[in-house]
Amino acid sequence: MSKGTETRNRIIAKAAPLFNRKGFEGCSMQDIVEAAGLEKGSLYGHFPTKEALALAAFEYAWHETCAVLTARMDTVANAVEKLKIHVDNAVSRASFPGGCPLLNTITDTDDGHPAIRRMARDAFREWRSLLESIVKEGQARKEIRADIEPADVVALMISLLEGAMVLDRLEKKSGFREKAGRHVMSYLDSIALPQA
Amino acid sequence: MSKGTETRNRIIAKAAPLFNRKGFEGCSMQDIVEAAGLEKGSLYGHFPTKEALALAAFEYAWHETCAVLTARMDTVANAVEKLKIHVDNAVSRASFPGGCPLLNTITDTDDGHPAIRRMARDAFREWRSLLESIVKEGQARKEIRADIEPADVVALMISLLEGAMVLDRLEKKSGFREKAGRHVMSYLDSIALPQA
Amino acid sequence: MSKGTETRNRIIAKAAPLFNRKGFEGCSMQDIVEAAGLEKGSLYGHFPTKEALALAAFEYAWHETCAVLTARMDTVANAVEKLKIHVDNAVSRASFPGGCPLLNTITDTDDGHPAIRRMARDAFREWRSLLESIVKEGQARKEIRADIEPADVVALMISLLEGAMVLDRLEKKSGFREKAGRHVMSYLDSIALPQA
Amino acid sequence: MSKGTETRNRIIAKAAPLFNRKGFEGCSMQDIVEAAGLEKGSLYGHFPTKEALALAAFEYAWHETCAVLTARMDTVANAVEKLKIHVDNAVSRASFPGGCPLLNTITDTDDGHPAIRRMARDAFREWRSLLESIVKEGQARKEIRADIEPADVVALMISLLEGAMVLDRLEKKSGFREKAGRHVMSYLDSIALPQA
DNA sequence: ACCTACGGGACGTCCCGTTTAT
DNA sequence: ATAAACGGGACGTCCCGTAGGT
Repeated sequence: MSKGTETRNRIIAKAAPLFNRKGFEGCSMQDIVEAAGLEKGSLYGHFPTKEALALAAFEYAWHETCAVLTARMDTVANAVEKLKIHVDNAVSRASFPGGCPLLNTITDTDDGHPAIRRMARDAFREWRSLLESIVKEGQARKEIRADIEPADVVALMISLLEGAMVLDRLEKKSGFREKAGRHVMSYLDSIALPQA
Repeated sequence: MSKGTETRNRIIAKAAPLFNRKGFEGCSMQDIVEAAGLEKGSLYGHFPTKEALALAAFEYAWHETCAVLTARMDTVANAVEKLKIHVDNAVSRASFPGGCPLLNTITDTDDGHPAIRRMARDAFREWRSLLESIVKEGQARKEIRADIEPADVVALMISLLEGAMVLDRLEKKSGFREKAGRHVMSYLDSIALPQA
Repeated sequence: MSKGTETRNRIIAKAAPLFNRKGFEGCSMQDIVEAAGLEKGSLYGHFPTKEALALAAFEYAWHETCAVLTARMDTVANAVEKLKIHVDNAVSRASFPGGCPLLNTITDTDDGHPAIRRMARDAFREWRSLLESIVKEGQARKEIRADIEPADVVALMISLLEGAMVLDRLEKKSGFREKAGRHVMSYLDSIALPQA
Repeated sequence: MSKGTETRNRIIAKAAPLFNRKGFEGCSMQDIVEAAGLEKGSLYGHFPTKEALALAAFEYAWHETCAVLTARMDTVANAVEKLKIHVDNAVSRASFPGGCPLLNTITDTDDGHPAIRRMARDAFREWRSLLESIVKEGQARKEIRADIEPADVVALMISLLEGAMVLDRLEKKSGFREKAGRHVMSYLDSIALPQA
């Protein structure tokens, strides 16, 4: 890997948590160069603008988060089991500094920065598609009740998990994430079909 | 109401949506001055600092939101009915510009601005207390199953509704709020005791 | 005088020698704010751009220089005497830091900055007009030979004095200015008519 | 001539007019690179620093100018004739892009860049020496009046010509150079001794 | 009480001269 | 010999907050 790419990656890796914690406006280029250990002018060669850097940072943060969320899912075949692992990852393992990059980016770019917002929306759609396809596969394989609307399952999972993750940051010991996890787990049980 | 108080209220009413939409850093005093139709100097006659204004703005925004959320709840006696009205308010009526002030403030002040954060946390606690006391009353009056942990009910309601409200802003037609509402409603039915 | 005007004047007075010495490109806004004892942002209210400041600075520098060049000229009536005082001022008294602002500005803005260049050209024309009118008055009053072309007198005076002033900066002891002064003096004598 | 030397010469030939027109600070390495048709890295293979390039550029520009100024001077033997040819060259033939490199460099390096300034001063001294030796030879050969101070003749010539050249750039049609030339010519006549 | 004007400071973008890798 | 990378700094702009002025 070339030196420039290395530096670029370092910048992104250092910038992503900052953007995620402080938001686009709340995070200055100065903060980033200090975190990355280089000087202001050096950024220009790698990212022409702050928005370009924020885009790359979100991409990185979401990629990292997705890796955690989807980990170990392919170790099981059953759709419900897959989803449970996903939930467990979200509840117990996901911990990008500053909270869920997707949710943070949505609230941060509510006004302005359409390019970043678009990227967040795409990430969101991918996430939904992934879960939906698992649900559908499960239905095809008689693991999940056929009368269930896949979109409803996905909506519950994502909404509840995201909401709990945000609120958990306000009160560290409230245990919202665990509660959300338990609720989803029992919901998944309620839509599962008994396997032979 | 004196002229000064009137002006002060106008400032707050104009500032609150701005702060809610753009965040603390993303919203300049200039923006507020323009929205409120006065000049910079006057603003500082009413609020000594930007943070003081943001505090008042959040207080206002949350007060407005609470009014919507709790509307019509005292028209019924049954606890489950009360909660259902609450959910319906959240799903169909709550619409402060920029989304839920509580969630926005949490994510916005994740880093820095502890005073605002504290106020958000207090608001959050009040909300939880309100709902918890309704659940407990319901249990006392045999309207809700006694084996249910009140905190779990509240956690589900708030987490799911907040999560859905955020995601709804990304995809206008996804209907996350409605889905979340339906889920909570059926959950409430599942914990309700049949009434004589 | 208002506080703002005072500050503005201080900025100009400090900026003019810097621009004159280091040229437009060689002089940074940072240099100026340091010299003027204020901060970067404060300049914005007084001068929207570096060029605007440079314009004001040249105007000031040239005004100061003109005051020196024309001093004591009205103490005598005879045109030749007037011109001799002018030459003496240029040789012995003119000393704006960095040399003649007119010549410096001409060479500095040879490429680009047409607004500044225009101002320099106007200053130059005024200077020529002043001297020409003195020569013409002298001819009208029979103090200067009628066969002399006024423009030639002015051209000699200005060219020689400016040239000498530049070269004097290279070699401090070369005495170019004094030599130039002596030459012009004797030339003026040669075109003077004997007075009754 | 080797390929490297050829490139080096091309760089100098392209850089010299740029430096002369825009000054040291006003002229970027990027400008030079573009004019010379090569890449930035290559430039630094030939010149270790911008100042080194500027030195070479001045040397070139002055060499070119001197060649024009001294042209045809050896076609006559008489000192006054020699000087007149010199003046004619300065008035009618000298035209390095951006004006006289000597004067431009003096004003440009008034503050900073002592190495370049030293080179300009040396060039200036050479010029003076050349003219002074011609005057002295003329006096030795009874072509020029013995009571004339050679330094005075040189000072007049150089000061007047340089001054006129600068001012000519402000007003193209003012004809300062021609006027200066005529004045010097008649001055030279006035110090010439009649030849047998 | 309102508002213009000023203060200090930071920020984003961009460019520059130079060096290091290739 | 090319090109990317780097440190540094410049310019212009905005911002928050304070005074002076009406």
